[in-house]
Amino acid sequence: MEARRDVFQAIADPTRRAIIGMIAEQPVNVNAIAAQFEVSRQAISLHLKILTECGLLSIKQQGRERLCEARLDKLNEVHEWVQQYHQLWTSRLKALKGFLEEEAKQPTIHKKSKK
Amino acid sequence: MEARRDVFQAIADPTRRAIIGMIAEQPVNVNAIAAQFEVSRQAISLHLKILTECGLLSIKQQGRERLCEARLDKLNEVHEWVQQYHQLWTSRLKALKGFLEEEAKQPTIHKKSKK
DNA sequence: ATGATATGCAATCATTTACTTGCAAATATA
DNA sequence: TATATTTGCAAGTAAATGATTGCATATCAT
Repeated sequence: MEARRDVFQAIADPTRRAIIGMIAEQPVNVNAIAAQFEVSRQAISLHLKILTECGLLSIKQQGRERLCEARLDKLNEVHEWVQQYHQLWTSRLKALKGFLEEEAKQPTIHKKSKK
Repeated sequence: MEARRDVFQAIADPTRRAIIGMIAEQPVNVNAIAAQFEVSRQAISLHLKILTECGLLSIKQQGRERLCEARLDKLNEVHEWVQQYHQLWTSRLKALKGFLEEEAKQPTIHKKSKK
C-alpha cells in the first residue's frame, strides 16, 4: 500500500471524497468521521492516512482525539488541470452557438457562396 | 479489471491524463498515441478503453485507423466537485486577508477591547 | 494476391487497493 | 486506581490495476 500518492489518486475514491465533504466546513475527529460510514474504523483510518500523505488533510492532536481538518488549497492542482480543459470546451460551445445563430440568419450562405 | 469506472477514477492515472492532454486539441489515432509512451501499445489500448467507458473519449473508425477524440465536457463532474471547494477556500483566503489588513490598521484592538 | 499497417482480444502476472479482525497505547472519567 | 474512549499498528485477504506477450483480423498499398 505504498505507491503513487497524489491528489488525483486521493480523490479517485468516493469514500475519500465524502470525507473531504464532511470536514470541509469544520474539523471533525476520527471516530465521528468513521461513524458516518458503513466500513470499519480502520478502513476510514487508512483513507485519512492517504489524504494526509497527499496533503489534503492535516491532523491536530487534541487530548486523545485527533481533529481532521481539510486542506482545500491542495485541490488547486486538480482545479488547474480541469480548468484548462473547461475553458477549452466552453469556448468551443460558444463558437458552435455563434455558428448556429449565423446559420439561422442566412441558412444557405455556405452552400451557395462558392457556386 | 471490471469495476468502478467513473471520471475521477479515470483521471487518477497520470498516463490517462497525459492522453487527454494529447488529444484535447484534435483527434489522434491509437498508434500515434501509443508512440508517445514507453509502455506497450496494449497498455495504452487499455487506458483508451477505460477513458472510453467513462465517456471521456469517443472513437471514430476511419478506415483501418481509430481516431480518439476527447470529450472534455465529461470533465464537468470533476470541475463542479472541485469548484465548490475552490470557492470555499478562496473566500476564506479573502476573509483572512481582510482580517490581516484590519489588524495592520489597529493592531491591538482585539486584545484591548474586552479588558 | 501479398505483405505491411493498425488495432483488438485473451491469458498471465506482480502490485496496489480497500477491507477486516485483533491487539496495544494513550488519555479521560468515575 | 479501575474503566471506558479514541486511536494507531500489524497481519491477512480478495479484488482491481497496470502491464506484458502472443495471436487474430481488417484494411491499405504494391
